[in-house]
Amino acid sequence: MPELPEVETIKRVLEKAIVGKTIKNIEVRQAKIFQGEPRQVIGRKIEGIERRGKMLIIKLSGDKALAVHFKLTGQMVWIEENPKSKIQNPKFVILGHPIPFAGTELPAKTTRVIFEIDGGKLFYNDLRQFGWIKVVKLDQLDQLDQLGPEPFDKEFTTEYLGRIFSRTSKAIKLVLMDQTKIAGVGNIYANEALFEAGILPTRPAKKLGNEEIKKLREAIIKVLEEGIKYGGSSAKDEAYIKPTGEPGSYQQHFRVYQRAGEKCRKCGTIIKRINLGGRGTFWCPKCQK
DNA sequence: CTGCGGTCCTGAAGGC
DNA sequence: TGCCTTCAGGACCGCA
Repeated sequence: MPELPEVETIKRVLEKAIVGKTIKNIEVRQAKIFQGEPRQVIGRKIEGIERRGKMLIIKLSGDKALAVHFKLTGQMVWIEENPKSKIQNPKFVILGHPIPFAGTELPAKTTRVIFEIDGGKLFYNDLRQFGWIKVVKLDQLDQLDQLGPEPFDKEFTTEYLGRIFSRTSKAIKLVLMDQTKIAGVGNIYANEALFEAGILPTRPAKKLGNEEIKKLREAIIKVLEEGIKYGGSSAKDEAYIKPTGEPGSYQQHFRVYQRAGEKCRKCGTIIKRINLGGRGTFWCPKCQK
C-alpha cells in the first residue's frame, strides 16, 4: 500500500518523466475513480509534482491540479513512446528501458484511467478501486484533507509528538497512523518505527516517556528515509510498483512487518502478530516494551 | 469532541 | 474438485 516512501518514490520518478509535458487526453475507464471534468485538465501543461502525506499532487498550468490517492492498490505506470523506433507499431519503453510492465499488457484489467501525455501514456491501475483522482483548484489543495505535519518538516518535533500523545490513551500505533496527527505514516512504517524505537504497538500513547518519544520520532524518520532509499516496499499481496514498472525493495529489510512466526533479526525471538484497529500488527516480544 | 464499527472492493485462502 | 465464506486494508461516514 503506498505510504509516504512509496508516494515519494512515485513523485520522484514522475518528476523526471512528465514535468513540462502536456496532457493531450484522458480516458476514464471507471467513472467513480476520476472525480471532476477531464476537459478541465486536457490541454494543460504539467508544471510540477508534489507529495502531501500519502497524496500525490500533479500541478498543472493555470490554477488547476490533479490530486491522487492510491489507497490500497493504486499504481501509476508511465509508458514512454520510443521516439527512435522505426517500427510501424511503436515499441514502448519505460524511462529509456524497453522492459515489459510486470509481464502484462497495458491497459490491464485493473487500469481505471489513462492519461495521454506528450511522448507517452500514464496508466492509473487500481485493483480494489479504493483510490481516487480529483481535479482541484490550487487554492483548494489544503482543504482536501486535514493532515498533520510531514515527518521531514521542522514542526515534527519531540514537543509536538509529546503534546498529541499526551491527549489520548489510544494505542500508540493507531496514533502514528492517524493522518490528522502525522501525515504519511501507514501500517508498514508504523510497525517498523515502533520496533526500531523498542516500543510495544499497544502501549497507550499518553504513557510514553520523553525519552521514548524522542526515540520514536527518530525511528519514524529513519524508517521512512530507508523506505525511500529502497524505492518503497512491494511486499506480498501489495500492489505497489514504481512508475517504471519495477518493484521497490524495502520489503527485504522489514524488521517485523509480515514476519509473524519468523525470528527477530536482533534477538532471534519469534515475531508475533495481533489485530489492532483492524490492522495487522507485528512486534518482537523481547525487543519492544 | 472522541472513539468505534461498518463500508467500499477484489482475489486469495481456508473449510467442508 | 468445487462451491461458499472469510479476510485484508486507508479513510470516510454515521452513531453513541
